[in-house]
Amino acid sequence: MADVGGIAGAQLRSYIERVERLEEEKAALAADIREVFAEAKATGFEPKVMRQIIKLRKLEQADRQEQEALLELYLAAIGMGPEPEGIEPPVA
Amino acid sequence: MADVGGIAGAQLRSYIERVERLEEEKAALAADIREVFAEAKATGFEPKVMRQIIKLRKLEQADRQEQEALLELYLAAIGMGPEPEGIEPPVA
Amino acid sequence: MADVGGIAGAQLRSYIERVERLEEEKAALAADIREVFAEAKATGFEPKVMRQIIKLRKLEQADRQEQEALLELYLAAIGMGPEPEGIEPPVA
Amino acid sequence: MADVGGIAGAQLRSYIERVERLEEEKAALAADIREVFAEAKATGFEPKVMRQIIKLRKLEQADRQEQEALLELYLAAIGMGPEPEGIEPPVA
DNA sequence: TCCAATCTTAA
DNA sequence: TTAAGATTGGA
Repeated sequence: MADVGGIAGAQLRSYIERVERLEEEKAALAADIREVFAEAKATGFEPKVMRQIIKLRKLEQADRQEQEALLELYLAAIGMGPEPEGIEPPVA
Repeated sequence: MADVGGIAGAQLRSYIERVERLEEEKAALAADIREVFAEAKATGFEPKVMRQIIKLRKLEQADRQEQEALLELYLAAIGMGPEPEGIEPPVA
Repeated sequence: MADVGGIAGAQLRSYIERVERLEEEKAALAADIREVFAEAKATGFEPKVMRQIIKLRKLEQADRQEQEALLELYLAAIGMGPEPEGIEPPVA
Repeated sequence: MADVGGIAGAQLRSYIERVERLEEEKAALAADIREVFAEAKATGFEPKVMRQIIKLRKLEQADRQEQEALLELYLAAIGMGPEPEGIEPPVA
């Protein structure tokens, strides 16, 4: 960072502003989510229950992904793993 | 929840899916942020320091906003507050 | 903490030492776990696969617990929640 | 893993259950630690500060151990190292 | 050694 | 209750 105030500074500022912009968008989404819960609540759905359902669905999805990862590991362990990306398997 | 499987169920599902979609977008933004840090790091900027700077700037911004809120309060107190949102100021 | 060096100091030191002892035990357990993995690996089991299995089992257990929590919430939502602890339900 | 359901399976299960048991104990210790902090907090000590102190002490301990390691190295370098572990020093 | 994730705490 | 920070484990 010898170039204080020069190119390096401009570049750093650019990175920081990019992050800040993304964080703003993230905060906006968080606000949107809160709004959906509020709307649902106004319609008579308990946010607490909704959150529980969402959590459960996420867990189930994670389950599925773990199952697949495990399967792949097993396949790899017995020498049936996937070919390295971008390399065609030899056509015997 | 007397309406199991009926309208209420469809509506609940709709709310839940909206939340899940928003959470996915939020996760995507988090990934984007990580990417920016990674890119910056590859260019020679320490993510750790960058985070500190961002935090600092956020604090300063909060300060400013507090200042502005205070200013507005004072203005309102002396009868110079802003018009309520959505209402056009009288065109004398 | 007006009593610097006096009773309060002794008490604080006691708390801190209790935590430190517990953390030592925790570190010892972590070392034990690493050992088991090492031993298993020496016997021909892939730690990676083992970890995946353990993770999956944990997820499944979490699933079950979430299911139960959700059920309880639903029951509560329709006014069939559990009686307060320690109070016998009226025997009609 | 040709021995599905046989000896190898039993052995793998045993390893996994050992790890799970150890992880449970570890979780229990983590809970104990939380309890101590809670108790200390109820007595008026800030957990935040306590954590800082503990961290500091750990660092100092690491320092000391480094010092000792260095000392041992020096001693070894001048032929005054400790006897190898598990071997009784000759009783002259 | 660094990154990712989990967990915990502070707002 | 959510978001940030710290800690821990894995690659």
